[in-house]
Amino acid sequence: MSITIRDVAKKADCSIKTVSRVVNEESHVRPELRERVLAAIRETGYVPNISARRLVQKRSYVICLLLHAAGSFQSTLLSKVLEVGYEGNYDILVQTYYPIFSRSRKKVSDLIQQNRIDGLVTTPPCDSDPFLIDLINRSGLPHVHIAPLNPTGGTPYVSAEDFAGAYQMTERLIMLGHQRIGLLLGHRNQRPSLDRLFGYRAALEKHQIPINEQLLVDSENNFVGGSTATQILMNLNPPPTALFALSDESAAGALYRLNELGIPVPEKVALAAFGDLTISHQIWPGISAVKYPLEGIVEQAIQMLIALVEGTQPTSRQVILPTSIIMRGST
Amino acid sequence: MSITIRDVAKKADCSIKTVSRVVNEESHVRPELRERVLAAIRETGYVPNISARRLVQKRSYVICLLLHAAGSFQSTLLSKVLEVGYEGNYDILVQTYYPIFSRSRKKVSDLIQQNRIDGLVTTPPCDSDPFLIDLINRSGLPHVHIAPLNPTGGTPYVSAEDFAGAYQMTERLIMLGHQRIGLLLGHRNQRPSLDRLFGYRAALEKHQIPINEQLLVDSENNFVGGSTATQILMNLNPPPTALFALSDESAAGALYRLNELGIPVPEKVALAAFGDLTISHQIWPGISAVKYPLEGIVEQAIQMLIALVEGTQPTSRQVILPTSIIMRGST
DNA sequence: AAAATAATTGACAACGTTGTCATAACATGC
DNA sequence: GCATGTTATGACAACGTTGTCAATTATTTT
Repeated sequence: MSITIRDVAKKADCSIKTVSRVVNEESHVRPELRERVLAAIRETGYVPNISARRLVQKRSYVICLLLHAAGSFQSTLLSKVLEVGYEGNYDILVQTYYPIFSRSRKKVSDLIQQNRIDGLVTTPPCDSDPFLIDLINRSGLPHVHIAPLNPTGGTPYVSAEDFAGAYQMTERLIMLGHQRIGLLLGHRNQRPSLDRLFGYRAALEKHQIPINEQLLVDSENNFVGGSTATQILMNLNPPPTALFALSDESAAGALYRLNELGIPVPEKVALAAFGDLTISHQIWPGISAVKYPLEGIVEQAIQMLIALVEGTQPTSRQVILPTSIIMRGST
Repeated sequence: MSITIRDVAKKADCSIKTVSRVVNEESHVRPELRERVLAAIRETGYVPNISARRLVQKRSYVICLLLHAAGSFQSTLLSKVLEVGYEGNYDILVQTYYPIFSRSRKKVSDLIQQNRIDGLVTTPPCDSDPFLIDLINRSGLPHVHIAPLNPTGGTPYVSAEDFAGAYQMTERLIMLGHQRIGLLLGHRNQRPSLDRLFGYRAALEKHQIPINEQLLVDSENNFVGGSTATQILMNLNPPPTALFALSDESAAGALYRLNELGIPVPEKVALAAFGDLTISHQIWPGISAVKYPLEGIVEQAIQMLIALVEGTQPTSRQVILPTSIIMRGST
């Protein structure tokens, strides 16, 4: 039924191997014959069968992306993964991974053992699951972390300048006259949150502002966490004059709670965020943010992974991209 | 290097075909021999090579999801697709599809021709690209539309009660005393927008409120479109007392513009939306919305697709799910 | 002009499964 | 005990590609 390499060979009056050479752009084919083969391919509409190629080459041309949750971060990430993977001629298989479920671990294990994927990208918080990491490491499958919470071990990763970003934003807030800056920080045992906290501290120290531990509130990096932490911070006496949320979602939660409390932004309290996903500029007032270079991170990560898969030496195994500051109405 | 069916056969002292039968749970194997084979499989750690199986069976156990953009709608959708696909033992291959680019058409065409996928799900607005639809139809590949903009032809689809949802929300607004309700409608040539418009008209007619064409503004179903349309509507004299945005994103845009104009919501203008994705309840005030049953839609669609792939008769080829109304602070 | 080298081409095996068919072993009915 | 039917098993081809290696032809060198 379907058109195979044999049909093309017959039409072009040559061997199947020659057709294979033309298709794979190998050398050692006379231009004239090459043209004849290309014409035959056009006429027949031949497309190589990937399953056969995979079988003989023991490669799948598939990259697996492990995601934990569904959100703005993930969807931006995915869309960039698809774009870069596409350029490199890889299909993208998306798989959810919930560290608690042994089912998802089994699934990933099968994917690896059956040679169904050539490489694997993990996104936060998957990189913090030791079982998963161990599984991947033992398999020897190429893999790369995107923005790991826990960049330990030798796994290559791409991340951002958390320290510098937080430092710069904090300094901006100080320049605007703020001395009491509340920090909605994530988990202190996660590297990015910790680095951002250090950046915040460093900026305060530089400007000789004493650090008030009351202004540092641990919170979940999501809408509810941000909302709760804001309540705690605004109950202080005196309350902070600025809030710095270490994630987008918590910034959105903060703004919501401030609105509920009837506290005008930025008149009474300024608000800044680390992240800059869609929601930051789709709510009023726009939230000043440390722009997280997610698309750049993904691009580098996928290219790094493809390099690993194809055996070419990647230029480096740890890449840290710079952040930038975008000021909007909330400060 | 890797363990094949031959290794297992040697260990269990039988033919490879027998091992194949055991692996695929076919009948005609003596219990005693079956046990021996199972033991051999355990000992060797054998896992069937999927590429070989795919080659010979011309099946991939992969479902392709075509997405156009990255957003809240898409990420909710994806995460449900992964969940349901997972239950059915299918891998999910995600592919972006931009109707304008012939590249993406080529990519989809390759996926189909190379037997890399068993079935295909399209999401809006991919279903409106006649080239794509024609391509899929000619290939005979099982496929299903999710919430199509253009449900023509015989393609099975799953969608929601657009008419009823808009009718109910409009009626609610009328009950709240609104007579001048501005409508931010999408494209009039798209079925869901049109049905929602009809629902809106029907509710007004029912309550004997004359329809004012000035209050119907065509707009893109996104943030900017909503913002622009709101400006036009609020310039009317007198302006509407309520706005009904036919998508989430345009509602967010509307709220942003109202904030910019200093018009308080809901005091001066009420705002309602059709959709209810994340942003609706993460902005202040929460936006009253017609809840779009996206997860249910996806679930039905994937199950329908799997039924088509596996040849079992799907229960029905067109499914329409009911909507519900959630009132929040914006009305 | 002969020899050496390089480029071009094809025959055939291999990849690891499943499907087809033939055969062997066993059970059943008379 | 024989014919018949059923169950169990295996030999071998097929799937459509790429890799290996040998054979042929063109090009360069001596």
